[in-house]
Amino acid sequence: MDSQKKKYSELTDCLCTNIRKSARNISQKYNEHLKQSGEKINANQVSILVTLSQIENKTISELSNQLKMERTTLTRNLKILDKSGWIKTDYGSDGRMKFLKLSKNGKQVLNKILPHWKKAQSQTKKLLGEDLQLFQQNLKKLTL
Amino acid sequence: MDSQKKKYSELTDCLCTNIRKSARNISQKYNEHLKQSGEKINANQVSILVTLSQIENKTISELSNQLKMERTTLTRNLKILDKSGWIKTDYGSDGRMKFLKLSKNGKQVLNKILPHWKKAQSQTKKLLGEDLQLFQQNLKKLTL
DNA sequence: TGAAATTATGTGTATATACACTTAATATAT
DNA sequence: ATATATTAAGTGTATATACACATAATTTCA
Repeated sequence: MDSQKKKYSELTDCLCTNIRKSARNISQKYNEHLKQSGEKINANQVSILVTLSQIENKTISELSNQLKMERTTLTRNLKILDKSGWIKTDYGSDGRMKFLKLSKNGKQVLNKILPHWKKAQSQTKKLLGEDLQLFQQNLKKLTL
Repeated sequence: MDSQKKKYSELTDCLCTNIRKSARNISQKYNEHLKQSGEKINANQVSILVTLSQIENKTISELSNQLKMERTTLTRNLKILDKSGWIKTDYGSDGRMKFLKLSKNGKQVLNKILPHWKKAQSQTKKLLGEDLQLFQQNLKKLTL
């Protein structure tokens, strides 16, 4: 091994590199399954819709905290969901805030992709085997 | 719990969602550390340079396989690394192929960011504790 | 040898990501 | 009451991501 290679060998175990690599790979697999639904939707968009399905009338900032997604990133992602008619925006007394929820179409699209998502999920779970629960816990630790 | 919420509660354990969330969060942490180096470089760019430091004269397709990054994504990422002067491209007898390697500037920037990367890595390792090795193994399983 | 298949890479388009900065509304303090 | 601070959200710019399609070089095979 030459000195250059040795010098940076520690960086080949980079957690950031490895988690990004896995995220790319798993995202592609989920998207392939979602494509089978016939809906033009991807895994990231499903994540946002599912989060909205759990607690409605969230503000953008609240949703961004929950998703650990930069607020301005979320703003742009929401624009696309809105264009597709999957979310609805309401306004309250505080003129600065927007409250988000699933639209009827948003609920319908979640129903439609549900079986395809399940296939993707079970296929991915198989890769982890008995380590699944611990892996999920560790992922959670990395979001703090 | 209303039926809507219950219906999609299974999707809140989505591995794809969770791994993407962690990837966003960890990437931001690494980038904060890298910023301290004074170099305009991010974690993704470091990943590519490190991979090149390990085995030089890789083609784009080989590098894309190793990084589990779509080839056309890598092409665009490489363009930015080239603009920064961190990589060098050579050509062989087969006119279709390009061979990539670190430039002198690329090696210098890796040297400069190394201590900052180490801080980010050790901070992230702490979050995982004794689960580190198993977690890395599981990440690897998800890249197959 | 020359047409067809294969291989390596690039481009068009769309979405994802986030930092720096901006804007508008509300809250606070003097 | 009004100037200032804070809060919620949007915009400009740059990079990351990947699918569909295009291009150019090489290989294969009739």
